[in-house]
Amino acid sequence: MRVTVRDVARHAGVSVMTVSRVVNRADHVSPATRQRVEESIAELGYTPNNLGRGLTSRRTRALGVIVPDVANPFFTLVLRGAEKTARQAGYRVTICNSEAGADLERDYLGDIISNQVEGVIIAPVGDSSRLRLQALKRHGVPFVLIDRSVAGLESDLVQGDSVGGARILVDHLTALGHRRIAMITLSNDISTARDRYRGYVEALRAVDVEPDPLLLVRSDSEDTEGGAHAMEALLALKKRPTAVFAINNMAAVGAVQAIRAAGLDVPADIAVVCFDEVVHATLSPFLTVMAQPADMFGVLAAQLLVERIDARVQGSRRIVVLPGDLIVRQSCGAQLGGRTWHSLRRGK
Amino acid sequence: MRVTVRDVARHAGVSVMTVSRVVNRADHVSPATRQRVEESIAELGYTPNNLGRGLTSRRTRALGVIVPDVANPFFTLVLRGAEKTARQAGYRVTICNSEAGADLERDYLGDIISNQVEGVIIAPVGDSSRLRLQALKRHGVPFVLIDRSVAGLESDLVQGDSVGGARILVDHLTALGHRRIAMITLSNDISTARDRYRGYVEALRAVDVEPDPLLLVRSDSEDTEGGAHAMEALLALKKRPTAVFAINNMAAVGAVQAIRAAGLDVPADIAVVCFDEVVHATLSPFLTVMAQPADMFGVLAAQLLVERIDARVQGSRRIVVLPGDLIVRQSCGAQLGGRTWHSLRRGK
DNA sequence: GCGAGTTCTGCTATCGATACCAGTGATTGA
DNA sequence: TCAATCACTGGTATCGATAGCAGAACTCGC
Repeated sequence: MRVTVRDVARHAGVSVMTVSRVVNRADHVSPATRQRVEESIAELGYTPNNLGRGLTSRRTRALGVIVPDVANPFFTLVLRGAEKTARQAGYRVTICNSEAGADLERDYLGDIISNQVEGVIIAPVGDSSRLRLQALKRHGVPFVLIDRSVAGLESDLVQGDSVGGARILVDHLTALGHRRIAMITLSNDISTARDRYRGYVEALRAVDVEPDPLLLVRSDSEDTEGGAHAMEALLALKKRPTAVFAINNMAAVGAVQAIRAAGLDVPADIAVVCFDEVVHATLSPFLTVMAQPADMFGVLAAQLLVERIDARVQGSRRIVVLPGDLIVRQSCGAQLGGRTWHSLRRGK
Repeated sequence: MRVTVRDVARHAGVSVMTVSRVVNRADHVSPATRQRVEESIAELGYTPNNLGRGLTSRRTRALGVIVPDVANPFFTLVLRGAEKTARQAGYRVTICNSEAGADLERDYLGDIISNQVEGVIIAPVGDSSRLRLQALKRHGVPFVLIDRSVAGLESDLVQGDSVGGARILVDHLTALGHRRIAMITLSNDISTARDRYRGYVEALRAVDVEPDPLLLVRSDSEDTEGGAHAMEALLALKKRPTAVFAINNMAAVGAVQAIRAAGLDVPADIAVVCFDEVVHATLSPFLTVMAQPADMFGVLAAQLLVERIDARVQGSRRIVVLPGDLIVRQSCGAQLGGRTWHSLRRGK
C-alpha cells in the first residue's frame, strides 16, 4: 500500500542507503544509479516520510510561529514575512493562534517539543510565558520573541519602539491642544503595555500634565470588544477625556465603535490615535496611527532564528528595535473642515 | 540529554510498554503502577515524541488547512472555526497559506503527505488542483473542499450559494435602476467565478439585459491590487458601467480604491457590491455585501473531515451549501441623502 | 603491477514509540 | 479441585528513514 525506501530500493535494484542518498541529493552516487533510482521513485510515486526522517536525523526543518491573533492584520503581516523568509531558508512554518491565552500557548509549545520543531518565533501572551519558554530552552529549542519581551528572560528579540512611538503619538495629541488624554492599554504583564505607558506619561509630563489614574483603563481582551468595553468605562466618567491613545489597532477600533454607539463623533467629540495599522488595505483610511513595519518583524525574526538553528550565531542575545511611522489621518482631528480623506489626499 | 520512554521505564522500574500505556491512558494498568510512572514522568520531565508515535501507530492527530490568503478576513474566520472544532475533536491544525499559487499548494500537499497529516481542509487554487488532490487520494488522505469545488473531482464540500447570492446582489442593483452593471471576477478555473457569473447573467436577463462582454473583467490576483487593476480597465471604457459586482471582498476594496483614485465617488458615480464581509469589525461599514457564514464553513468542514477520518462515514461525497445574507450599506447607493451609516443605523 | 587514494555502494544499528503476543498471578465457576 | 477467565505486565519486532562504518570498484602514479 505505502511506498517506502525499501520498495524503491528493490525496484531499482540498489540498497536503501543509495535511495536515501539520491533523495537527499548527497554526493557519491553515480549518475547512472541516480537516474535509475529517480525513475523508480517517479514510477512508484514515492514520497519520503518526514517522521522516519526526523527520528534518525533529528532534523525536521520545521519552525513554529505563535501569535495571539491571526486575524489581527499586524500579526498577519508578521506571519507573511516570517513564512517567506523561512521558506527561502528551507524551513516549513507552522502557524499557531494562541488567542492570547496561556493554556493554548502551553499546548502549542508542547506540540512543538513533541514534534521536534527546530525553532519558534513567538509573540508571547505576557510575562507569564517565561516558565513555558524556559521549558523550551531546557529542551534545546531556540526561539525569538517578537513584538513583546518577557521580563526575566534572555532571548533574541525583534520589537518596535514602543516608548518612542507612544511619545510621538501623544505629543501629537498635546500639540493639538488636548490635555485630558486617556489611554486604553492591556495587562501590565505585557511589555508593550508598560513601554507605551511610559511614552504616554513622558509626553504628558512634557506639557506639565500629571497622568490621571482615572484615564487609564485596561482592555480585558486583545480584540475589538475589549477596546469597546474600556471605552465605555471612559465615557461613563464624569469628566470625559477629549482624546484617547489606544495601545493597538484592535483596541482603537473598539473604542471608535463605542464612541459612535454613544452618539458621539470621532474626532469632533473625542480624538483617537493608536499603534499599528488597522487594515492592510482599508476603504476609508481614518485612524491616525503609529505604523510599524510588521512584515519586517517577521523577516528579521526568521533570520535571527535560522542563524541560531544553523549555529552560525552562538553568543548572547540580540535585540532589534524597529522604529514606526506616524501616519496622520482624520481620527486625531488634525486635519478637518469638511474635507474628505480623498480631497485631502489630492490636495497634498 | 533527551528523555525517552526507556528512561522513564528504568526510573519507575517498569517496562517501556507500561509507560506507553500510562501515557496513552490505556486500561490494564494498576493504580499503584500508574502513579509511580506518572511521578517518574513528572520528575524526569518526559514529553512523548510524536515522530516515534506516528511512525508506529500511523496516527498523528494532525490536520492541515490550506487557504489562498490568511489575511483575507473570510478565510481567517474559516480558520478559526476549523481550528476550534478540530481541537475539540482532539486534532491539531496546521495552517497553510497557498497565496493562490499552484506551486505553493503542491508544496504544502507534499508536506502533508510526508508528515502523515491525517486529513485536509482546502480552498483549492482552482480546477488545476485536481491532479494534486488526486495524489492525496492515492495516499489515502481524506480531504474536504471549502468555498470552491473542483471540476471532475468527487469530494466532500462546504460552499456558499454562489449562484443564488450573485443573483440577489445583482437583482438589488437592477432594482435600483442600474442596467450597465460590470462584474469583476477571477479566473474561470475557479468554481465560484463560474457560479457567480451565472447568477449575474440570470439577474441581468431577468430585466431583459444581455450581458456585455466588455463589462466582464478578470482580476489577475486574489488581493486588492488585482481588483484595482480590473477596475481601471472598466474606467477606461468609452461607456463606463454605473455599477460593479465584485466577486469578493478583496476585489471590491481594490475597485473602490481605483474609483476614488480616479476622482469618482462610490456610490454617486459608480455603485459597488460584492461577496463576503470586508473586515471582521470595520470602522465604517460601507460596502453592500453578500455576507457568508465563514466560521460555519470551517466548523462544518472540520466535522465532515473528522467523521471521514474516524471512518464513521464511508459513503459517497456530501455537499453542504450555506446561504448568505444580503447586507445593504452605502456602497450600492440604496440609502443616501447625506445620512451617515450611524444615523442610518439608529433610524432603523 | 602494486599500493594509495577516490568514488561508489551496502550492511547494520538506531532514532522513540507502539503493536502484538506471551506470560504471570489472581479470581471465578462448576 | 481444576480449568477458564481476567487484569496486569513485559519482550521483541516494527514503523521509515539515516548515521557510521566497511567493503568493493575504479583511477592514478610510479
